[in-house]
Amino acid sequence: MPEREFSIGELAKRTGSKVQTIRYYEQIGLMPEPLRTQGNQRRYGPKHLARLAFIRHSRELGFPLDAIRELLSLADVPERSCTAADAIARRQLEAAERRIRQLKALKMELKRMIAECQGGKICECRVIEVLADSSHGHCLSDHRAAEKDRRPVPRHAHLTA
Amino acid sequence: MPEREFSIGELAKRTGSKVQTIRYYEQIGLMPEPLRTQGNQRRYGPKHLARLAFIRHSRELGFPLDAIRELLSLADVPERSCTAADAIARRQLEAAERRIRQLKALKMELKRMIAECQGGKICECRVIEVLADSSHGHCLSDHRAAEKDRRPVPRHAHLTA
DNA sequence: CTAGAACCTACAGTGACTGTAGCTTCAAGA
DNA sequence: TCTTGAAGCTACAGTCACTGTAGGTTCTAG
Repeated sequence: MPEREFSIGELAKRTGSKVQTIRYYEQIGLMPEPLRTQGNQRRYGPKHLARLAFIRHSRELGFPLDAIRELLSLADVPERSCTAADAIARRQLEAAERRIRQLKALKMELKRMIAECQGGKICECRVIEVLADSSHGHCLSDHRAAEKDRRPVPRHAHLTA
Repeated sequence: MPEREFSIGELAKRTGSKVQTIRYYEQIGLMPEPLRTQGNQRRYGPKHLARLAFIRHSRELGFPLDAIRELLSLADVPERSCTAADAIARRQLEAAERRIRQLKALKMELKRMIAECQGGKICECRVIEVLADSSHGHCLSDHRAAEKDRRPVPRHAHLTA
């Protein structure tokens, strides 16, 4: 079975990550150091694949690396710490719900703006007004809630296309 | 009316931003250079307040600074750019909708995870298994879609508390 | 055997801030 | 008027989670 060991490029392809990212995870101790070939190239097995898949999936779901590290530590010692995992999941759920509420508010404003622009003429870009007015009545986003957990916004959310 | 000019600290307080952040926005050209006192301290007026409020609110909604810059440029020249505004708004709307879809998928996974943990006992914690399995049938998040727009995940989403 | 793809290390750059050091200025009270 | 301490100033380093580049080495298919 020559399929049991594969290169970093293979691993990257199979998990949808980048080669650089894998090396980075190794560097920060999120991925274990793999075996090397004579020529010093990394060789991975199914365990590495599973672990990286776990990490990537968690990242896609918005977990920061610290939380993933925590989760992985639970995986490494699977007995007795369900409550910890549960707490993490609950925190993530709350954050996701908050974010969804904010984005829905944004969506509505954008729709309204597009509708108003549709009319043609000179656009009264109400989005700008709306966004400028921090105390507007029709915005559903919960500024206060966001403020409470002291992480006012995903630092780098890249909503633009 | 002595209320018409205020310090950077005041501005920060009124918009819920940090002093450093305001200076940073000035540095990257997102905020205009304000007047200074004899002693070289910044003095702001209501226009600055409005602009910063706009920026902060947009950031809270997840817009990256580039998008905000674009939006602001429209606000600065409100006439004649209706189509441009419309295009931007549409792009943002799409992005927001995509993001909402992803977050809803996340939400459901987390809920299921929590529900499964609910069983309690020692450890039927499927949380990790669920996330580790990249080819699981019950995951609704659209990996492929996420991959398509080449921004696999908010780089630094900090959904954790 | 050779071309070129994929690998290696090491380090710089990104976005959007945040923190620190070491000064100067301002506002209020004695 | 003087003084004290908060708030301001500049300049630069650090953060997270990568991403990119330079310059060299190794692997593999023809």
